[in-house]
Formats: sequence, structure tokens, C-alpha cells
Amino acid sequence: MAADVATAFGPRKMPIQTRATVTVGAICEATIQVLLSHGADRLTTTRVAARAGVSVGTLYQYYPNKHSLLFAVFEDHMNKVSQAVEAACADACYRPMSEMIRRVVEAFVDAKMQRADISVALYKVAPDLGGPALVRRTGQRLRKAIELMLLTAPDLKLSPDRFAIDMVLSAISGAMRSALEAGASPAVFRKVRAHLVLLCQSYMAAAAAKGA
Amino acid sequence: MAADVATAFGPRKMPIQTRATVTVGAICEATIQVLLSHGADRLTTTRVAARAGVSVGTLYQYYPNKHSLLFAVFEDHMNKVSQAVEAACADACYRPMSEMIRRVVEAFVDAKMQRADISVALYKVAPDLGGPALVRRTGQRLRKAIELMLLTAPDLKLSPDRFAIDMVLSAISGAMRSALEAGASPAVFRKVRAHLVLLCQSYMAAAAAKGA
Amino acid sequence: MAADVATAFGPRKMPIQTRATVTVGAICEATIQVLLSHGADRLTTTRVAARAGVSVGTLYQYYPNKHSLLFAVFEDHMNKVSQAVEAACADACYRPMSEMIRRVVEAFVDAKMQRADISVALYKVAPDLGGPALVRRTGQRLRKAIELMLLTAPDLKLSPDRFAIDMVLSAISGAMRSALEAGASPAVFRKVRAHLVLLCQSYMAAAAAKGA
Amino acid sequence: MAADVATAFGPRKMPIQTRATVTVGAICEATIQVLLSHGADRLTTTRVAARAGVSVGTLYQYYPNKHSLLFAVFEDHMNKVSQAVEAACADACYRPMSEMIRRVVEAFVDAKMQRADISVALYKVAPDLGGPALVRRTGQRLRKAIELMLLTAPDLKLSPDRFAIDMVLSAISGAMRSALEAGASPAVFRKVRAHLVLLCQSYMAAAAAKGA
DNA sequence: CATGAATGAGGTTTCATTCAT
DNA sequence: TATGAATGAAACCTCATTCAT
Repeated sequence: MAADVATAFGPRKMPIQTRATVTVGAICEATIQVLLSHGADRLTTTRVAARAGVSVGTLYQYYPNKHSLLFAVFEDHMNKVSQAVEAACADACYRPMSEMIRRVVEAFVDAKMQRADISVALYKVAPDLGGPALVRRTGQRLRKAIELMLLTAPDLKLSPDRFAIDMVLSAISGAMRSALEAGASPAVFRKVRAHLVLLCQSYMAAAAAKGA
Repeated sequence: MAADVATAFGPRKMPIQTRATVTVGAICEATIQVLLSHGADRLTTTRVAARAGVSVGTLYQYYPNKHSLLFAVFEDHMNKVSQAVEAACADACYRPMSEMIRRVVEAFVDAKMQRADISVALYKVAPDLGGPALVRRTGQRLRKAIELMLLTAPDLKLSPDRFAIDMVLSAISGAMRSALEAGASPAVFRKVRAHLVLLCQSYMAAAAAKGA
Repeated sequence: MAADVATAFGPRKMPIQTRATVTVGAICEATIQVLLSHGADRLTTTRVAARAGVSVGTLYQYYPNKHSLLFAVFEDHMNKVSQAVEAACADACYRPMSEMIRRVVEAFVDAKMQRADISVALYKVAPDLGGPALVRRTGQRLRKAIELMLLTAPDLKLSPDRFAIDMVLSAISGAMRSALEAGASPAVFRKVRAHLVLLCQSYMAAAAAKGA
Repeated sequence: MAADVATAFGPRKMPIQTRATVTVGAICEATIQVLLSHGADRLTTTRVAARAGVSVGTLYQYYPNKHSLLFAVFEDHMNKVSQAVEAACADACYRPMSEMIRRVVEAFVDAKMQRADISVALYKVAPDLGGPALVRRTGQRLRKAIELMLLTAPDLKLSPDRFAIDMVLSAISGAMRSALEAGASPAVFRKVRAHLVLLCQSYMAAAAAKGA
């Protein structure tokens, strides 16, 4: 269906790869839509396929089973967030620590907000996906990026405290989750963002002082 | 609304007789066991009944449907945590703010740890239970208790910042969730506890200063 | 359904065991009916259940999957044939060898004929059931029985030739299979029976002579 | 009827070009490989095509449906066996009866052994292919060849017994099937071959004597 | 009250077959 | 002619829930 449209208005001969890409994209997007509109336990492969405008069979050509479909969507989201944070880390090197923290926190919050719908949708299925495991892997990845960044902080005497970084990450996640699940307004989100910066800055400072 | 929910999903009959009480207890415990050993999507009413040593029919005499069973277990857990925190709040009145915060945080962490297995089990089903709604209700309840406590703090000039309390609660929840889902060791939990105290104290101080 | 009938016309209170037994019997019989009327590849669990007058769910309470259902029917049939042959072996001890062979062959043929429909039906599914394995096991069981019987033959000097027994069994099976699959008439079957006796007797005699 | 069947299930086009011949051969061979490695119920047209190194579409240009593909492979095998036996019959004319029988039996056994893998593979699908019908047709063809041969036997007074020939054929088939499905060793097969000769010779002699 | 056999809607997944490229 | 993505009917199996005993 989507392919027809593309064919009709695009170049005559669309490469197979592209057609497949379009289909896969439609399926992923449909997964999120269904998750949001019907909830996790009423997400069926048939429904997802219908929403994507393809048949079930097509869905199963790209994903061997329901689980792999959900996992792919989940992983993709985590990757995007990770990349955003890593980019922020790279950008913030050699700046004062409080600036570093502000940038990282804001990058994280903004990345989540970018696709707030996906975030909310995924909270519903994460438990069935070995979510915790992927969350943990992502956490480690982010911690490393933050650690490397902090090593370049001019105003940080000691080597950064890994445990403190983990605390910060899980605290941010928790706060974002609350706000997202509550369906907070943009205004509230701006406030959450500002307060999270404050929370992380004050805690990191305190943790560093205590470590000394 | 909340009342309707309670009516619809609450336990079907009040266990007055001892035998009934025992049965209900066994069913709830079995629910948690099955959740932990089989996972959320393989939790069946038949399996729960078998684990509890009763027949499915009996289970359905106490809970009108599967949802109400899970909801009851969930609600019970939230109540216990709430009560623990409220008790800590009552105890900590008129003490210095940092002491207040320490006590509340420790009460929360300890209550969660008390039945770490239940906490972990419930993370798996919360999304299917209108979890966020109950979490929000519990959050409001806790915030009120904390607010009242803070009003008695001798070293707090301004009225306490509601938003900051919410931030603290969600940050604590997030950190605990990470640790619980990661299956952290007791040693790690002690460290998490200490750091959460530090985090909340430093943030509340900073938030208060900023508010002034 | 079947239970209702039994209840209506039978004793008031039918023991649970019996009800289950009736159901299981109906399911097995339905399996054979469907196999005969629709063929092996159009045998579906739903169809079997419908034919048995129960729901699919009921079928799955007694057999964990389609395979186990077919296997149970298969095994039951093989058991009945085996028992018939073993009984004949026990009966024929101490008689002349040709008499022994006649009795065994006739027992085998008669047992197969008894439920010719089942035999034909099972030929269709045996390959999907690890049929050969069960056939082999049954073959060994029969061979042992025949061997023991032959040891008591007054006119057999040497110990019986195991290999020859296997040959006889597989030859009988093959001949019966041909006749059954061809839908032979009773008259033809009588002739097949007589000729199989002749075939086995002459071969066993020849094999014994050669062995000497 | 038989003609209709042949029209409906026969190969769709005659391979005149070499490439086509090669392709058809590859597909047939692949069918057998898949049958052996995956079993009858996991034989899919896609898998066969992949194994043959072509696309599904190509497969469907040579065979209108899955059934016709299997039937073609089956028929081809039966033809080869028939031809081998017929050749043996032609060769053995005017020789003594026991010699005739020896040659025919050995020809049959050797033809089956030649492609033991195919034989085993086909046992798995024969029931779904109207196997018995084709087997019966082949049986009649073989019986005729054997009958004609026996008419030239110098030591056979009466006209040959058709029924006895059928018995012999089905007994041989049964014995070979047992051995093949059991995966017998070459040594065992040599023994089976020798014993089958003995079995057929002694039975035919006995049948002739009785007929007289 | 307790039991557990029975129900059947509905979910996941497969695969023969077609057809646009 | 070859390809392989797409189709969708249909199979297997689960499990929340009921109700006769």
C-alpha cells in the first residue's frame, strides 16, 4: 500500500531494498500506535499488521515472532536515546562539571520527549522483553560515556564516582517515567527538566565532596 | 472513579472466618511465587490456584477475575510501603530537615527491601493493572505526609515545595527499581540507601535555596 | 454432551473418572473417524473435537498436543495386536511347529482385521509419529514371544532363528498392508490369511533346513 | 481417471532446453534431501526451492503445486524399480523357476537399495499422495511381467498363480520397508536379500504344489 | 462452599501460492 | 523467464471463566 504510493509518485523503479525498508518502518510505527491505542496485552500481531497496511504474513517475514518485533522497537528507541546522550557527552568535554551535567541531563530528557509516545508505549511491554537486561546494558553504555566526559572536567579533582553516575541515571529515568506516565504537560516537562538538572548537579557535587 | 475501581476489582468477599483468611493469604502468596517463577505472561489463574493448593473455582470465589487478583496484591504492597513512610513521617516531626529526609528515605527503601521479591514481581504486571494510576495515587498520599512533616521542620523558612517532593519520590522509585530489577546484593543496597539519602538531602537543600 | 446422555439414562451420579474415561474414548474414536473420512493431512484437532462432541479445550486437557493424540491411538492399536499375538503364542506352546505358525499368523491377521478401519487410518499417520520406531519396538516384542513359543516346539531341533522370525513378521505386515490399503473383500482376506500361513510355514521350514 | 490424475499432477512443461532439465533435476533431488533432513511435515516448497538453488517462483513453473512435485518424484522412483524388475523378467525367461524367482527378487531389492534414501523419504509422503493407488498400479504392472516370465518356465506345469505373485510382491515390499526404515547395514541387507529369495522360492513351490 | 472438567474465543504462527518487477 | 515479497486462510494451542456435581 505504502509502496504503491511511493511507486506512483516516486521514481519508476523502486529498489527492492527500499520497498522492504518502507514496509519495516510501517510495521514498527504501527506497533507503537497499537501499543498506545490498545495497550500491551491487546497488542496482537494481526492488529499490528492491519494497522501497518500489510498482511500478517508480511510481518512474519521481517520478524520471526511477536517478541522480536517488540524487542526491535524497544532496542531502536534505546539506541536513539543513547546516541543523543553520547553526542552531548562528546560536546561537553572540558567544560565545568555543572555545565556537563546540565547538558547530559537535558539531552536525555529531550531525547525521551522527542518521542514521548514511544517511551510511554514501551513502558508497557518492557517487562515482557527482558526489558531490565536491555535497560542495564544501555545504562552501562551511558555510564561509560559520562565517565569519559567527566575525566575531562577541569574542576573535578578525583576520578569520577561510577556508583554516583548510576544513581543519577536511575534517578533521571524514574523521574521521567513518572512524568511520562502521568501524561505531563509541556510546561511541567520544562520544570522537570530544570529540576533534574538541579538534582543531579547538587548530588554530584555532594558525592564528590564526600568522596574527598 | 477510584471508588468504582475499588468496587469492581476489590476482593469479592470479606474473609471473616479463619479458613477463608488463610486461603486468601495463600492465593496472594502464590500469585507472587508464580509471577517470579513463570513471569507475567505465563501467570494463569489455574497455576496460581494450584500453587496455593486450592482449585480454580475457589480462587474465583474470592476474586471475580484475574485482574482483581493482581490488583489486590499490588494495592496491598503499595499500602504497606505507604504506611511505613507515613509512620516515619509522624516520627520525624520537629526534627531538622536533613534528619527528616534521611528517615523518610530509609523508611521507603527498607519497606521495599522487606519484600524485594514482591516489588520485582509487581514491576512485571503493573503496566497491565492501570499501575500508573495507582502509583500516582500512592505518590499523592506520600507527598501529603511528607508535606505535613516538613511544615514542622524548625530549619525550613518557606512552605515546602510540592514539586520538589514529587521529584524526590520519583527519583527514589527509579533508583530502587533499577537496583531491584538488577538483583542487587545487600551490600549494594546499603550503598544505594546511603546515596539516596545524600541525593535527596542535597537536592532539597538546593531547591529550598533556589526557591528563596 | 456424551456425559449428559450418560447422566440422563445411567445412574444419577457418575463418578468423575468415568466421565473422563467416556470423553477420552470418544476423542480416540473420533480421531479414527476423521482420519478415515478426511485423510491424514486434513485431520485437525478442532475437527476431531467436534466429531467427538466436545470442545478443543477438552481435547487438550487429555492430550498435550496433536502428536500425542495420534500417538496414543497408534500405540493402543499396536498393543492390542501384540496382546492377541502373545496370547496365541502362549496357547500354541508344545504343539508342532507348523501348527504354531498357523496360529500366530491367524492371530495377527485376525487382530488386524478386527479393526481394519483403524489399521488403514494409522497407515496414513504412522510416518509422522516416529511410526517406524514404535513398529520396531512392537516387532521386538512379538519376536520374543514367538521365540519363546518356538523353543517348546517338539519338532524343532535347533534354537529358533531370530532373523527368520523378523522376516516373517515384516512379510506378514507387508501383505496385510497391501490388502488393507486396497480395501480387500472378506473373501480375499480369507485367502490372504490362508496363503500367509502357507508362506510362513514353508519359509520357516526352509530356513530351519538351511540352518542345519 | 488415471489419465486425469497424470494430467493434473504431471510436470507442467517438458524440459527441452538443457537448463530446464538441470533445474528440474535439482528440484527433485532437493525434494528428497529436504524430505530426509526435515521430515515430511516440514517440507515446504520454499525450502525445496532454496535447497535446489532456485526461487519458489521457478519451482512453480515446473510443478503446478506441491502435490504434483511429490507425486513426480514418487512416480519416477516407482518407474525405476518397475523397469529394473521388468528387465530381470525379460532376462530370466526360459530358466528354471527358482532361478527366475531369485533374479526377480534380487532385481527388486537391488533397485530399492540403489537409492535407499529415496525409498525411505518416500515412505514418509506416500500416504498423502494417493500412494496406495500408485503402489497398486505398479504392483499390477510387476505382476504382469512376472506372470509372462513364469509362463516360459520349463518346470512349471500349471499356469502361474496370480494371487501368489501378489502375495510375494507385498511380502517383499514389507520386508524391504522394515529394513529400510530401520536403517539396516549393508551386511544385514545382504542377508535380507538372501532370505527373501528363500522365502519366495519356498512359498512359490508350496503354492504351486497346493494348486496342483 | 469446593472442585475441576468443559468451554470456545482468540492469539500466534506457517506456508502454498500469486504476481509485479 | 526468474525472482521473492506479499498474501491470507487455516492450523495449533492457551487460558479466563463457568457450572454441574
